[in-house]
Amino acid sequence: MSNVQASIKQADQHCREHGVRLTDKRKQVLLSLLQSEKAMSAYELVDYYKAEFGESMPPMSVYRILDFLQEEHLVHKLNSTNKYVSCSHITCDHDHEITQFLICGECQSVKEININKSTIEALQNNIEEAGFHLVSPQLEMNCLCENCI
Amino acid sequence: MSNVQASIKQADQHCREHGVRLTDKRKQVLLSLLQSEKAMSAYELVDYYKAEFGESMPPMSVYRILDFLQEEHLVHKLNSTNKYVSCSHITCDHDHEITQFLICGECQSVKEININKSTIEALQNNIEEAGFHLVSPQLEMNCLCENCI
DNA sequence: GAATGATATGATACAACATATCATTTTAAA
DNA sequence: TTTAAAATGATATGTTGTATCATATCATTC
Repeated sequence: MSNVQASIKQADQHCREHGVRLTDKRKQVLLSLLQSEKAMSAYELVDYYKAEFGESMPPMSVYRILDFLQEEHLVHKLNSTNKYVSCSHITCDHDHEITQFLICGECQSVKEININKSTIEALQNNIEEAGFHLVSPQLEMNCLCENCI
Repeated sequence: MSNVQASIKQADQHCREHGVRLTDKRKQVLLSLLQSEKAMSAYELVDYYKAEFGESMPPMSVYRILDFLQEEHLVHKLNSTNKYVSCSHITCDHDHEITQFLICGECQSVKEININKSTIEALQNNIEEAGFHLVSPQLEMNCLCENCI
């Protein structure tokens, strides 16, 4: 089974367990993000969906489905670029605590990495010293990937 | 002299030295950001400008002026929120290498901090291990400030 | 100080990203 | 099979940002 198919299957399983439904449309949107292997905007997804599945989905539906997928932690939103990317840990059993994104500014490929806990703690200390309190440690870093360097 | 006035004066000086002009409009936009002491969107600046100076400035002009101020490193754009904030180091003589922003999600106040060099290096190592290359190390962290905790 | 070119700003239109709201369809359960 | 809930569609509009052409202001040279 391909990685993509394994992810879909796992996502389906995950939704069942959480008492929510991975409908066909939701599955297709997730599939689009998995297949494209890069971050896409909602409107890019509208186009991709149209090209891939032959029928068009209104932007409103795409946004709603992206919201759903985010709530289920199957998709992440990249705030710095207003794009969406499938979670790379769908097939992992463990929960991943902290998500850091390396975003290729050239090809929009995204790598989700885990920063050392000690590095995060050091960061957090810097923040507390400044009198602020970290709410969400999602870091998005503007990078170039191996292929685009 | 107030902090704000000192910053304006320094900004003016900086522009002279770089052979560019801090015109009245540019000065007023910078002043708006300095006075408000928080991050504002371009359109919020349009409103602020109108309220503060009695005449309206078209959004296009605000964007152009923000571009100018960014080029001169007098203003930063926060990509995660699509807002703009005055640089907190205008009155420093030294160049500040790496800028990290703590953004209060409640009141939009922003603190510009310097992360330990060692922490940044640790981060960078994590990134290189993942096969990516960091282009711009501007980190924007979703926080709460002292007053909003 | 008038002519000229460069820089700055205004005006208008539109593209890209996102949400509000009401209508319709599909699904699950009684 | 009726009914309520969930999901999706349709339409309008809000928000952020850029393209482009017109006008105004400034600086220099004649």
